[in-house]
Amino acid sequence: MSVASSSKIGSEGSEPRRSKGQSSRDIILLAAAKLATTKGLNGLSLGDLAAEVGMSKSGLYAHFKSKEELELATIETAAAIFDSEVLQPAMKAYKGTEQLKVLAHSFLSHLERKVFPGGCFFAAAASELDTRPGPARDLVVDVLGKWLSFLSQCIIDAQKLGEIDPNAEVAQVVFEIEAMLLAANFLFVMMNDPIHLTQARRGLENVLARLAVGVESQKITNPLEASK
Amino acid sequence: MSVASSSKIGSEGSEPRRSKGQSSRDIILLAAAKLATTKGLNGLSLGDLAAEVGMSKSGLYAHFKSKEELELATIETAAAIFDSEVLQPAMKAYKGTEQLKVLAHSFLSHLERKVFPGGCFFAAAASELDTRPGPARDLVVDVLGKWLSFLSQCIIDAQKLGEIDPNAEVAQVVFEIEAMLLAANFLFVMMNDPIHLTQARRGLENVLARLAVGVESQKITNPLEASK
DNA sequence: ATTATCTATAGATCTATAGATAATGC
DNA sequence: ATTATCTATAGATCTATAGATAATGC
Repeated sequence: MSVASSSKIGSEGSEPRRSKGQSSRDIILLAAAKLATTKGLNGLSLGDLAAEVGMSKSGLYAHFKSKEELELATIETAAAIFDSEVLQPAMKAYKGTEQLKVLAHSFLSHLERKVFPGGCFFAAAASELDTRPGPARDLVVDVLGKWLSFLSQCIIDAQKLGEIDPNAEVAQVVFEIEAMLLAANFLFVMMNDPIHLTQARRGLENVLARLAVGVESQKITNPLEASK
Repeated sequence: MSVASSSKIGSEGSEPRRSKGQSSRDIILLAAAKLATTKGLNGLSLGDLAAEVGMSKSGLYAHFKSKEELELATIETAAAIFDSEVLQPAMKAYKGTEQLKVLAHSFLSHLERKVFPGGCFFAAAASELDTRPGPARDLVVDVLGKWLSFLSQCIIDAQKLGEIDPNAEVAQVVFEIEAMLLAANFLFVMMNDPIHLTQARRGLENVLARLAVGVESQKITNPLEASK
């Protein structure tokens, strides 16, 4: 079950398949998801979007009843892209720290490849919507929650596998890993320097190294006891 | 020399002091800085702001020639607030890790006290402006750069004082500390749960603990040698 | 899907005026 | 006291553009 499992791009329940219409709708939503990371969900006007995809404004209304519906569909599309670009590669990986590293790598890779020109869609959307209640914010909170749960599960698996300290507080570890990835996004997008992606990878390594079995947080244990 | 040293609120060069006018301008800018963290710099309309401060739209134009001028003045005001709320407390502290901790504490405190209702003004502004070139973005990049330099200087001082590993890569440490503070802002504003402020404090402690003299990154040293 | 069109609202400008202050006259 | 002037603001209004709708074409 993926984070974005609820959003099938372009499918609208019981409507007949419009092969042309669907692809048109998808083209619009892909452009909308990308544009939203630079102009903001709010700053994205129908005129901008229409120009971007080479349609008239009213052409968009053939696909979306209102700006809000477009906004929600855009977030769902972004979730689907995030799912295929970032989450799916990690779903195939072996559980625990391995999965965590693959997840972090695919996240940083999707930044580097500029899948969204403005960096992580959900970091941008969360920043924009954090204090604006409504269905759009709810959707973003939902995706973010599932993302954090995934990170959490990786840590728990790593503990079960004996890869990291079983006494480590999971929420704290998740926070620190999320911090590295958020900072990578923030600084990489702002400064446009891939050094920050490297720093995030090293930061993640540092967090995991601290938790390596036998090295308890803030304590220096005897290396001889580290094997169990 | 403070980050916001260039912005004296309300002072306009050689003009005579308008005691009433100054306070009016300051009231507008304070409201603008706060509103911008929830509505966004772009989403902040003159009408909203006028309503917020109980003036007419045209009343605002007596103080600012254009939306852009208001926007720039708003960022400068936010820099001045950030300076007095976050940087100044740290300027008085003893250098090195002590100063770093005071700085982190005052930053997290300004989040907790909701000095800006939408969290850190500059995190929000950076997210919004990161891909929108112009004088507003330049101003934000400038403040961010000075902030990172300050963090950097704290690390360098801590190394000189023998508090942390002199071989640690300063930029990497700055990245990890900035990561904790950014994540605290992001998650605290989004989830409205102070647990994330606590997690950031612990995260910072964890980073510093790893760098404590005698405990080199990624190695397990003999505890007997850790004292020096 | 387009063209034409509607309504609401944004930024912006202009003119008028209230309240205060300064300069002047008696 | 009187007149002139200044400062800060409001109300009316302009233009541009946003979201949205209706009529129409392919």
